[in-house]
Amino acid sequence: MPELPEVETVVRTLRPHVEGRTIVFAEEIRRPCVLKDGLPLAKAAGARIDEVTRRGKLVVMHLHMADGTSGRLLVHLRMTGRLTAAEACPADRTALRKGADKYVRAGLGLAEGSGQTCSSVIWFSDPRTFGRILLTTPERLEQWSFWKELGPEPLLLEGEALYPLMRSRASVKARLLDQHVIAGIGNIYADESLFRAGIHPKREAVSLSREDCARLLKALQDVLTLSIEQCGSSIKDYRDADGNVGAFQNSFAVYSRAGERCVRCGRILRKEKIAGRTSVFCPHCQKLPSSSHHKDIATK
DNA sequence: ACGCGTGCCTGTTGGC
DNA sequence: TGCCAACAGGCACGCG
Repeated sequence: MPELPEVETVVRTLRPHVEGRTIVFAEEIRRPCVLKDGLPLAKAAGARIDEVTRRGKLVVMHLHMADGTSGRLLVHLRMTGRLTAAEACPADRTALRKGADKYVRAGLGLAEGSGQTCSSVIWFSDPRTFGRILLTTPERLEQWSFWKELGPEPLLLEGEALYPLMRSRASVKARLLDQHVIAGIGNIYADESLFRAGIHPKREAVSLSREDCARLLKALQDVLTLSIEQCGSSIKDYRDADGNVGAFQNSFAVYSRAGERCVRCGRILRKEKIAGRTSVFCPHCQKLPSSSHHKDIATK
């Protein structure tokens, strides 16, 4: 399930395949995945891809449209989406689709420079069909609610920046997963960062001290940075644009390790549904403040 | 306004 | 061995 480190890896591996190239065709293939609030995907034909960036879990292609205006092509991979580059001649469709799979839902044919001859393809495939593509203008993009309401990039936050974002009665886990609060965090990096910070996922976000928030931000940034260095986590579906797996799944301390031993204290890791998601944590290293502790504070 | 529960979607897994 | 419910989870949406 692509989260920030996986999307960052996709963007990095996609760049050499797309930047400076021109889109010669763009089409949906199996079932609709293009958001209706934008333009039909075919309108991307003739555009040059100047740059590929990431915002939260979104892949953002910066386009120089055929008519000279700017365009944006956004891809959200959601659960099982993949962007796969195939450096091959489009005449050989079998070879082209080899890099993708039977779940292909969209394709971008690319030409070198401003050429007309398709020499490579980017396939968007997605078995679970949750992934979405949006073709729009920079102006319309700023109006798109999901985009404009995205929280800050966690790797750009500093010091105590997390503290004001945690003034909520929701659980800290729900807060980390909320894309309006911080962009790009999913279940894996929420659980991993909470373990590293020694914070129980169910803890009320507003109960976190400034020190707790500083420690959590540090843990979150560490885990994201380490994962990016390892090219992300491949549980099952995730691959980069070249079809390669990541390696950070080998470094999980808690995610998918329920019933196994805590790497820190050796006790058994517990699984619980928190904020509607499976959460794994160490009941010893990540304690909830006890009610008696609250009482102590209140009577002081 | 905010927090929470549910549905979407399909391949995989585990229990009987 | 086969069947089927449960599960995976990001996000939109509706409810209280």
